[in-house]
Amino acid sequence: MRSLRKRPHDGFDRVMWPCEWLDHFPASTTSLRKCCKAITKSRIKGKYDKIMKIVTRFAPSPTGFLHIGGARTALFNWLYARHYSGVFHLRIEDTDKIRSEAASINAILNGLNWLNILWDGDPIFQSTRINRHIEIIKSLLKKGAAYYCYATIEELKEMRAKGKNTGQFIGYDGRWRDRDQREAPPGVLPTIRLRVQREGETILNDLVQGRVTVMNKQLDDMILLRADATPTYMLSVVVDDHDMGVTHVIRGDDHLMNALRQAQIYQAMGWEMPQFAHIPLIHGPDGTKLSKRHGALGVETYREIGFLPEAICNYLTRLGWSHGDIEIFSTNQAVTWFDIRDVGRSAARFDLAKLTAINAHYLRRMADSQLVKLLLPHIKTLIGVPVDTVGQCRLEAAMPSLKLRARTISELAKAALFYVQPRPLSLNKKACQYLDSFGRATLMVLAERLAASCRVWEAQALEDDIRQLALEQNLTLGALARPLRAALTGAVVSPPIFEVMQILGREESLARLDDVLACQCEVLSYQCEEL
RNA sequence: GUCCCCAUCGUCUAGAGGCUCAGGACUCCGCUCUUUCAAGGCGGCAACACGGGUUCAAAUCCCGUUGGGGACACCA
Repeated sequence: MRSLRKRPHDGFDRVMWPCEWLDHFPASTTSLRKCCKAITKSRIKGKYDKIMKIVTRFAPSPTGFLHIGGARTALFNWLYARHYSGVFHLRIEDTDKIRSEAASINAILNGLNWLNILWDGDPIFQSTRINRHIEIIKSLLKKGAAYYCYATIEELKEMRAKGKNTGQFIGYDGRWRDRDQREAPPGVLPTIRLRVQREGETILNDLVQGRVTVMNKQLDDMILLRADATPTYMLSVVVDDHDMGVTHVIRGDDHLMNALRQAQIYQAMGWEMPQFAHIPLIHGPDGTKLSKRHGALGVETYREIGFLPEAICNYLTRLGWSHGDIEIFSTNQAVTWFDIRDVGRSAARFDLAKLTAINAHYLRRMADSQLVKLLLPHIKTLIGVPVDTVGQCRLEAAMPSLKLRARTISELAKAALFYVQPRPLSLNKKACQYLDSFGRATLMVLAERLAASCRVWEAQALEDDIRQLALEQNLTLGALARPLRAALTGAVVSPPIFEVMQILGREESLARLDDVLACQCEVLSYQCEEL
């Protein structure tokens, strides 16, 4: 349940709320809330287009892979921009050169590409904009909105410790706020801090979290320029968002407090603030912020495991956002339906089981030929050699059945392996158990019958034949199918065995039976131990 | 510790004061189909954190409590 009372209606209330919209309201006692719902998006959208172009951005710092939380933030920004025919930018926040890595940048770019979250224009590297950031800091200094601070690291540590002990103030105490620079200690390189307002409160009308208020005395004078003359994130992000014309900042809830602090920079510069939407974080199974500690993986790892990008996007979009009861939707549907107002306010736990279930759905819907393409690298890894043309044909023919039995590409690869493994097939332990002396005797009869059979090698005909044989031998079909499956697939679980025979073909099927029959019991059991 | 945010089945969620002794999805458990395993079909278990208000009527609005999370760097 979410309350609209505290939430701004959307990003545009300041532009056209409420007088223009009131014309659309029915002249009844129906509440304002219901009217908001009643106005169709298309009508609103027509107005948006005339009034303002939506600009969103995803701004990761390249300090690691693109994780699942980052991917969702990117996705929400992308969806929002696309929904309103706006612009979605990618900005790499690489101002901390020590922690930024080229490999991370690649991982982020590749991850977004794979998920088909495509940004407009070239990625913007924050590090290339340092001169502009410094220019703004100088201008703040000139306005008296910023000042030099000569406090040492040790002093700052002391302040924090004192704050915690007294349970009062936390952070910088403003000791250089009004002090004469001529008192500067020799040899200390200064930082530049923002002169944050002391009185009153700062209010943020967040599109997701609603109205958030904080007393200004809770905000200390944050550093804009480090002692090494590099700008901090807090400053850069504001300058870049402003210069890029970002209208909507959609980011993780962990930035909520930053928005309050950044508001002071916007104010000091006299810039209009963008709309903020702080989306709830994704939590691990234990309910805390998803992190490496939970074994959180980069999106490329999900790719390697065999998840489909459509499935990941579907799952991630549905995490914290909903459109009624609809669970499965296409990207186009998501773009049509997505709006920040439908994003929930509470954190969601990452549930691999549900992701896997959604992946299974997309896997089944995917074209067989396309699946084979995705499957080949996985199988190559398993058998060590590329799959030949015959193998590829078998895989494609088998795909309709195989894909019902797998939820990820790697599961699919394991299930499909027996189709392309070279003879003699290795058998797993359970399969060996079905090939005891009784099983082998049964198989012998079966092999003779199949070898002598003149009928076409086709699933239905084979099934008819073997059912007939079962009748003659006074056996159940299962009693024949079990050793047959063991010998042909090396396992006790497989797609329907007559279909398997058809796809393997007469020659290969009979050869696999011969392999087992030619093999001594001791060898079989030896094989089992190996497995 | 201080500040901020959050609260419906185990998980993701529907819910806009009366259509709801709360619906869907995942998970789990039955049954069915069946040559195995799946898939499919049918069914089941399972939630409005608590306490006060407001109202004819509260999961829904207000206040408080409790619980959970996040932020408190010369990181981003």
